[in-house]
Amino acid sequence: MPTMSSLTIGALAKRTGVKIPTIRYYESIGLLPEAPRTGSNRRSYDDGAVNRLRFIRHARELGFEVEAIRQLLTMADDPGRPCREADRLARTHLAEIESRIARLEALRDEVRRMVEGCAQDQVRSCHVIEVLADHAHCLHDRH
Amino acid sequence: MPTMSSLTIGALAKRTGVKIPTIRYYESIGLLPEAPRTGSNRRSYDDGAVNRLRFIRHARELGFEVEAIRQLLTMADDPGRPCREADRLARTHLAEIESRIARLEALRDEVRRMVEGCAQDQVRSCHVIEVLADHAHCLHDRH
DNA sequence: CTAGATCCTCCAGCGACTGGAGGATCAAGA
DNA sequence: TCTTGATCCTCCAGTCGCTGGAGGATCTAG
Repeated sequence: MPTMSSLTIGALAKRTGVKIPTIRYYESIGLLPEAPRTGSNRRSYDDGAVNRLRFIRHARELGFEVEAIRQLLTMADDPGRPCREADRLARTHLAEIESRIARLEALRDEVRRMVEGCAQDQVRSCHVIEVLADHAHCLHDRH
Repeated sequence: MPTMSSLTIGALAKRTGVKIPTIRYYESIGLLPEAPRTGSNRRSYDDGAVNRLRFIRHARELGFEVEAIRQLLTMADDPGRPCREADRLARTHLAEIESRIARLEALRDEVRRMVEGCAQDQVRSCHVIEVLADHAHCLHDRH
């Protein structure tokens, strides 16, 4: 039962998997509130900070940008409000992910074609170089 | 027949779709050779530069990092050498792309689940916020 | 001749960290 | 009690691949 525990920044880092400089960075940009200090000026954290940092980390891992996370945190801090905003944010993000996947798949096909065409012989006849040198070899126009 | 044309940096930018500061940046990091200058100190380019810059742009769009492009350019400049290196580079890159796609797909599923679970009601019961706050809601451990 | 477009260099900033220098403080063992 | 090593602090600079602005020179068209 970790209830009235007070953590150093190092302990917080270990618990959340977020590096120490990154925690300080989050504080500096206002994603984390300024941590209260001990007599010797060291930051001390409670379980609330652990949760907040985990939230941030998780959202970052899911690819949300810091600005989006800032908004999500504001919403999470105010549980009575309608969550349409959170939903919209997540949907926008989903669309972005889907478009990234599509572009990467086009890319993959291109590079695959490149690799498969290479006779492993000499640069003179290397499909990789050829494709890079001339966009006309590409199946896609998107890039 | 564009043969003995000499281009300003602006014209080169238009032809290749690469912005002027970016061209200068590529020169500064040695991806492009130092352009010869006119009497009034302006860079002037020939068709070789157009091709080289297109090569770079294309490779960047395919997601190659600048260091990889540097190597590819060295290879492209020396067509007699075996192309095993180019092939290896492209294969490494392919593997990276495939792993990125896989990770993004896991992500997409997660965010989709998040969005679909949202009752559009209040933050209190918002699946989006909930999922972000607690990784245990996730299907994947990878993140 | 003049106005506006284009060029030059230098420098600072983006996002999201990451790491090092140089110094203070803590916790544990001898 | 002393000392050693771990941990903390702040500040600053660097990463990557650009991007854009300031301030000034030069070109081109009318």
